[in-house]
Amino acid sequence: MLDNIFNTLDTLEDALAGLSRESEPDAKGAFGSTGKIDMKYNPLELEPSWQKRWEKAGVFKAVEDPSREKYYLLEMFPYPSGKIHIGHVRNYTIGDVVARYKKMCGKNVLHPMGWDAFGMPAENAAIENNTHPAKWTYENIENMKAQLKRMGFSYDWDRELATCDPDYYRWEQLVFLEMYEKGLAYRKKTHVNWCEKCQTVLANEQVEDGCCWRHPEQEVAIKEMNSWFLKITDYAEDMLEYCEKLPGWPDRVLSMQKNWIGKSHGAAIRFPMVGPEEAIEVFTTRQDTLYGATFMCLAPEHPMVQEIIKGSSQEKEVLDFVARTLKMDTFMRTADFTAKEGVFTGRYCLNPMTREEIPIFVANFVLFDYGTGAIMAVPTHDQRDFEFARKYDLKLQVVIKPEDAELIEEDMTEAYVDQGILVNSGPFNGQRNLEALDSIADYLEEQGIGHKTVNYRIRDWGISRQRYWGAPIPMIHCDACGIVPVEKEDLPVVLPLALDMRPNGGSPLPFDPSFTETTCPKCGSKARRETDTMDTFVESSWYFDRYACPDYQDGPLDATRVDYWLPVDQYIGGIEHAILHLLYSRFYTRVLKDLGHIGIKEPFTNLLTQGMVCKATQACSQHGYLFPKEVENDRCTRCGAEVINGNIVKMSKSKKNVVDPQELIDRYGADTVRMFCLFASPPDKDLEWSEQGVEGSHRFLQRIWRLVTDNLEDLKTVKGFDEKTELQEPLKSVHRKTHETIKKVTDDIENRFHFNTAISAVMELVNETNQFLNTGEQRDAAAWAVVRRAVETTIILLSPVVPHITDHLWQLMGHEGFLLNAPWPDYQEEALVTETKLIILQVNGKVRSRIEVAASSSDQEIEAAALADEKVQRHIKGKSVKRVIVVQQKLVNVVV
RNA sequence: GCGAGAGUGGCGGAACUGGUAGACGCGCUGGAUUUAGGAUCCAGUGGGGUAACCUGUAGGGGUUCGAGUCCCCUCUCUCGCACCA
Repeated sequence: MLDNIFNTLDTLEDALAGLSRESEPDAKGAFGSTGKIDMKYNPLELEPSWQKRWEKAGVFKAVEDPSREKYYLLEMFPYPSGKIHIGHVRNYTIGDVVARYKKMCGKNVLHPMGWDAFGMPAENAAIENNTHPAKWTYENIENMKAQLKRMGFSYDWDRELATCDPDYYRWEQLVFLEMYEKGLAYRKKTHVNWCEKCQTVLANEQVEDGCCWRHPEQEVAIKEMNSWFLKITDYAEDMLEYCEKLPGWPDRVLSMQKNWIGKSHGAAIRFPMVGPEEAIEVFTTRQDTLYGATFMCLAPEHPMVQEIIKGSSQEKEVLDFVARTLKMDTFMRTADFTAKEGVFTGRYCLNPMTREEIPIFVANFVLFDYGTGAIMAVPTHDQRDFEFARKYDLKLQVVIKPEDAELIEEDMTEAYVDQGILVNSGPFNGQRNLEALDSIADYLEEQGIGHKTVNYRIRDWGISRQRYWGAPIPMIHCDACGIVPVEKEDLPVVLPLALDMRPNGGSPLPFDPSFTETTCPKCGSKARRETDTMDTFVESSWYFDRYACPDYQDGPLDATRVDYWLPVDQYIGGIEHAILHLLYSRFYTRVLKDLGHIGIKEPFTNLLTQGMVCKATQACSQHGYLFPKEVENDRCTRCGAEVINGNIVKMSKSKKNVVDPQELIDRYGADTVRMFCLFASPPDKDLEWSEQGVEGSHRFLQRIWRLVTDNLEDLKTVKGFDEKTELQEPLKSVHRKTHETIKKVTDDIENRFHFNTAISAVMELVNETNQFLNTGEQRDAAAWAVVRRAVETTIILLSPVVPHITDHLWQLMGHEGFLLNAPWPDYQEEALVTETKLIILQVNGKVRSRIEVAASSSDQEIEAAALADEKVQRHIKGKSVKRVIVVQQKLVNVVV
C-alpha cells in the first residue's frame, strides 16, 4: 500500500519535470501563468509516503556522541488506553516542534517515546471484554504507536519501552530491594482509603468528593492494613530547597510542590498526663499561645486513645465515637461543613506552663496524619478550638490582646487570631506575640518540656496496591523469619500471565498458588510471596532514565549513556500531572543518586506544562450530553429538541465534547492538525477547539502549496540569490521581511515556545510574497531570486511544525534530502536595515501624526521635522512648547 | 480561608525591556470570478461621528512627557491546597 503511494509520487515528479519543458515565457518574461501545474495538495497520500522515507533513512535515531552537545527532549509518556486523544496530539506536537528545531540547530537530540503500561484500566477492560490485561495493553500499544507514527512525530522508536515488560520492572524491583536495605522502603500498618468495588487501596488523589474516582457512587472506606511505603519524607527538605534552584519550571508548579511538601516551623511540646502514662506530645506553630491551652484534642486514630480510656467509665462512649468517626471517609470528616465534634475521655493532662489540669478530648477534626496527631487547643486564639470550646462549654483564657483594647473571654464571639501583646503568660507578658515565638521555644528547651521543630505535610509514599496489573513487590513472608527480601539474583519476580481475572475486580494474584507459594530465602521453609504490586507512579519515576539505555542488561542504568543524556533538558506534559508524578520523579532521582545509579538530583531542567484542550459542551434536555455527531442544525438527532450549548470545558468522554484526532487526520492530514494545535494558542494556555480554526490552518497550507506549485518553474530555474546583491524597493522589502521572519520565528521558538506568533510571522511573510507576485511589476531573474529565497525560508521555518508538506515542497523545488538535516537559517543584520524610519508624533501623549525620516537622522533633525509637521503645528498652535521628548528612532512627544 | 494565574474587538489571540493597542487567523460586509455552491482573489471590519476629532485593554485611583504593560484598592473567572494545629 505504502509502496504504491511511493511509486505514485515518483511518477508525479517525472510528470512535473516533463511539464517544465512545455512552459513558455509570456510577454512579461518568465512570470504569469506559465509553469502552472494542476497538482492538488493531497496530504493523505503525501504524508504516509514521507513518514516511510524518514523511517527508512533512520533520521530520528539518536546516537551518543560525546563530541556533540546533547539535547534531551521528553514528553510525558501515555497510558495505552487504546487511541490517542487530542491532549496527546497537542502535547506531542509541541515536543516534536522543539525536537526538530533543536536538531536543525545542530544539537544531538534524544526524543524517545514509550508506554506507561501498568494500571487498573487494563484489568477492568480485561474483565469486561473477557481478555487478558497484557493482550489488551499490547494491542492498544500497537494501535497508538501507529497513530503516533501517522502524526509524523520524530521519535527514536528503537528506544521504545513498556513498563509492563519484565525487562523494565525487574530493575525497579532491584532498586526496591536496595531501598529496603537502606531503610528507604518499609512496611507498616496504617489507615488507608479503600474502594470496595476496586478491591484496592486508593491514593489520596484517587479519592474525589469522598468517593472512588472510578466509581462515583462508591464511598471510600477507611481501612487499617499493612502497606509498603517509600521514605519520601527523608528528601522533603532537599526537594523543597531545590524548588528555588529550578528556574526553568513554571512558578505555579513549584508553588504547588512547596505547598504539597508543606513545611512549617513550630515546636514539639510534651503535656504530662495526670496518671500513670507519661505524656502526650503535640506539634504547634503557635507556642506563643501555650499559656492559653485549656484542653487537648487527640485524633480518633491516636494509639493513646485506647490506652488512656481502658477500664474507665467513658470507654464505651469514646470507642463508639471513634468507630463512628473512622467510618466516615476522610473527605466528609474533614470537610469544612462537617461540624466539629468530640468526646471527653475522662482523663486530664497538665499544661506544662500553667501546671493546670486540662481535659483530654477525642475530636473529629484532628488529623492523625499531621504533626503528632494531637493538638493543644487554644480556644481564644484559634477559631476551630473556639467553636469546640463553646460547644462543650470549656474554659477560655486570653493570652494575646490587641495593642489598644482588652479582650474579655465571656464577650468573645470568635477567636482573636491577629497579632498582639502577650498577657497571662508568666515571664513573657508584655512581649509581642510573634517575637515571643523564639523565646518561648528556647524556654521549652531549657525546661526539657519541648523543642523547636519543623513539620512537613508530606507523608511517606504508600505504594502498595492490591492489584494484579502492576510490578510485584519483591518480598516474601515467612512464618519463621518474617519479611524476607527476594534474592537479587532471583529477580525478576515475574507477574504470572496465565491466570483468570476475578469477576469482582479484585486481584487474582493472592489466589494463584504458582505465584504465592515459594520458599524462604533465609530458612528454606515454605513461605508466601507478597501479592501487593507497586503504584504505577513508581514506573513513571525513572522511565526517562531508562530511555538512555533501554537495552542495558547489567543493571537498571548504564552510567556512561545516562550521564551523557540526563538530565532531561526540556520536559513537556499536562498540568494535571504537575504535582504527584513530578514530585515522585524528583524523589526517585535522588534515591537513584544515593544508590549510585545516576549522578544527578534533579531530573528535569526545564518544564513546560501545556494547557488543556477545551470545547463547548452540547446537551439535550432528553438525552443529556451529546456527541458532536448527535447534533445537526442545533438540534438533537434523536429527538429533534433544540440543543443547549454549555460552557467551554476540558474535553472529556463523559461530557462528550470530544473530537477524535484520527477523524481529523483522515480528513485534513496530520500537518493541518499539528498546525492548528500550535496556532490556536500559546502552549501553556488552554486551547479552545474550533472546527473553523482547523479549516483556516488547512487553507494556509494550501496557500503555500499553491505559492510553490503555481510558480514552480520560475522558482526552480532561477539562480540562487547572492546575499551581497544591492536591492531596490520593493524587492528590498521582501528580502527584509524574509530576514525579519527568520529572526522572529527563531526568537519565538528558542526563547518563548510561542509557536502561535511564530506561525503568524510566517503567514505575514507568505502574504507579502503573494502580494509582491500579484501586484509587483518587476519580474526578472533578480526578483525571482529574492522570491525564491522568501519561499525557501517559509518552507524551512515551517518544517518543524508541518514536516510533511515542507519536505515535499522542498523536494519539488529541487533540493535533496530532508529538512530535518538542513541547518536552521541565520538572519543577517544588514538585511534588516531600512533607509527610512517611521516616527510617531505625539502632542501631550496623544498620537497626532507620523512621519518618515531618513534612518540616519539625528535626534535634533527628527525634533525639527516633528515640530514642522502640519498636524503637530495645528495642535500646538497658540500654546508654548514646554518640553520635547525624542525617543531614539521611534517617537517624538511634544508637551505643551 | 490560603496560594498561583488570568481579565484586550463578534471569536481565538498579538503587543518581548512602559513608546502607533488590536499583528496573524476565524467570522462578518461589499466587490471580482463561477451556471450555482464550494474554492480563490480584491477591499473593508473596536465603538461613535459626514468630517476634524472623540472614545476605548474588567472597574476606581496613582506614578510618568507617555500605562494593556509599573504601584495601590475593588470586582469577576480559572486552577491548586484546605479543619495543616
